[in-house]
Formats: sequence, structure tokens, C-alpha cells
Amino acid sequence: MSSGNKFEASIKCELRDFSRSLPMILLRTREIMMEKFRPNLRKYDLTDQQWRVLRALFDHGVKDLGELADLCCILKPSITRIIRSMEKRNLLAKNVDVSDNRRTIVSIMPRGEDLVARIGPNSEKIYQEMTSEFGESELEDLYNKLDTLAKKIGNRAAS
Amino acid sequence: MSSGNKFEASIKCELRDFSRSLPMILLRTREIMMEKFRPNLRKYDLTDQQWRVLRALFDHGVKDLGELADLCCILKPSITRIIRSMEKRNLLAKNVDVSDNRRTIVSIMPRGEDLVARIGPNSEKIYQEMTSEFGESELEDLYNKLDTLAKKIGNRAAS
DNA sequence: ATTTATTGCTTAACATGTTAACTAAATAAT
DNA sequence: ATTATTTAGTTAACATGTTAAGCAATAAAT
Repeated sequence: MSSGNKFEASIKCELRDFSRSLPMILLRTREIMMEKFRPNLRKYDLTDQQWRVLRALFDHGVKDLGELADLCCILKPSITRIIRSMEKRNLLAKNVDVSDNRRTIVSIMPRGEDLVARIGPNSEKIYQEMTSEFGESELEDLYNKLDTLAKKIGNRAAS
Repeated sequence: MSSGNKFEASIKCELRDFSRSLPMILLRTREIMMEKFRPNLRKYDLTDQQWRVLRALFDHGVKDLGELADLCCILKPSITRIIRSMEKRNLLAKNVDVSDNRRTIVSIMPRGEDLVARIGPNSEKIYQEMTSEFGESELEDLYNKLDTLAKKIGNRAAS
């Protein structure tokens, strides 16, 4: 195992324990939360990402592919595939933007709205349980701090 | 677009705006942070996950596959593939546990330690920049709250 | 001891993440 | 107007996420 040489030791003590880093706890926390929501999604054959797309369309109405990708934190090549498969299931519809033929406009279809109506209330219930467990104001506070952090970091030039 | 029927409206107002949900902000924040670290990893042909594995081995010494998966938040089928490819690059080594032949024990190799030595200090620098931007105590606070949340939610029965 | 779980890991199949290269449409520059 | 650049989206190739099924070694039950 570690040979215990001086070099390695000096590196080691300079590095923060990776499992205590913020990116790691963000990942862990999200995973633990999503574990609670997933059964509800899988019952209707939806992946996490497909659910995000449905919710985004439901909340924000018609969107083009790029906006959808940004809103849902999904890269464009993935959005392409996801939208294609959801279109086949008649959950949503694709149309070219008449004022800019490069753009693809996506809108939710009745079958998609149906899924939101079936899944949404249950997801909301689970969210409420978490809220009452952790405290409404604590969750608000957490959300706001993360939002602030994301904005501060996001607005800086890449290092 | 939305047909504006009563049913849809009633569902809509019961659902929290998905982009303000905690799972979403956790994802966004993590992505924004990782954007800063990735160039440093890609320079040495490491994915996020491969870096996590290296760091885990470097911090915690020898581990079996299951522990590694848990530590790194990676599912076992993925760990299998990741370890296999990293073994081919001589970043780590696999051995069967003599006291339990089901277990596979993984240890970091000199080439792997080398990568940690090259990448680690730069990553730490980036992390420090974020810390000084956002505040050390704020980050601590954030970490602790997320940790508490994860533990509270994680210890409850699945809903 | 033999059978019966259980555990640790792998494989397979498909969805998504990630990067680079590519196409077509729209803009900008000349 | 023509060319050059930029933008929106796609494709390809490979890595990882995710679920279910499978296998071999161990532990538990009888």
C-alpha cells in the first residue's frame, strides 16, 4: 500500500479529504434525495432527465432545445436523444421555428401532461415530507446559499 | 400553447417550480463547480469518476470494490468498468482478497500517485480560490448543513 | 454435511454524459 | 451580393448511469 515516502506524505497533507469536498457532498446529497423520488418516476418509465424535461415544459411552456438543455442541466447531444425518444412516446412534440429554421421548438403533449398530473402530486408529497423533517426555513436557507454560491462561481472567469 | 383548462391549472399551482427544487440546485451548483476543475483533470485524461477513485485510494489506502463504490458515489457496474480501464493504464492494481475470494482489493500504483501529485495541488488551488470568494465559514456551514440533510433523509425508510 | 440464502462482483442492454467533428441556417464583414 | 463567422442542432465514439440477470464464494439453516 502506501510506501510512506516523504513526497507522498507531503502531498497528502496538502490535499483536503476528497470526501469532504463540496462537489462530493453535493453529489451525495442529491443522490440520497433522488433515491426517494425515483420509484415514483420509474413506475411510469421515466428517467430523471425525462422527468426534468417534462417539468420544464409544464412550468415554462414552449421552449427551444437550447433553452431546455440549459433549464434541465442536460448537454445538447443528450437532449437530442431524450427529446427524440419522448417524441416517439407522444409525450411531447417537435417543430421547427418558422422565424429561425435552425431552432427546434418543443411543446408538451396531452400524454405528457397526463404523466405530470400522475407523478407530480406524489413527488410533491415526498418533498413535503423532507421539508417537515428538515425544516422549511432551513431548506429555503440552503437553497438560497447554494444559489448564491453557484452565481458567484459561475460568473468568474475559468481558472 | 397550454390549453389553459382548469385541470392543468390546478395541477400547476400545486407543484413547486422544478427549477427551484433542491435536487436541481444541487445538480446545478455541482456542475458549475466541476466546470472549474475539469480542465485540470482532462489534461491528464481523467474523467470525474476516475479522479474520485484515485483520490479515494490515495486518502484511504487499499479498498475493496464495494467500499470504493460507496466512497465515490459510483454504482458497482460502473466501478467494474472504471477499475478495469484504470488497471490497464497502470494507475492501480486489483487483487483477490485471500481471506474472502469474492472480494477484489484495489490499491493505487506509482503512476496513479503520480497523477494525484500533479493534479492535486492545482485542484486545491482552485478550491482555495472558491473558498476565498465565498468565505471559508460559509462553505463550512454549507457543507455541514448538506451533511445533516443527507443523513436525515438517508436514515428514513423509503417513501 | 447438504441445502439454502446471502454477498461481492460481473455481464448485458439501454439511457445519458462528454467531447469533437459536422451540417445547415442566420449574421456579420467585406 | 459574396464571403466569413457565428449559432442551433445533430452525429459519432466512447465513458458512465441504471436496472436486471447471472455466477461464484461465503454464510446460514436444517
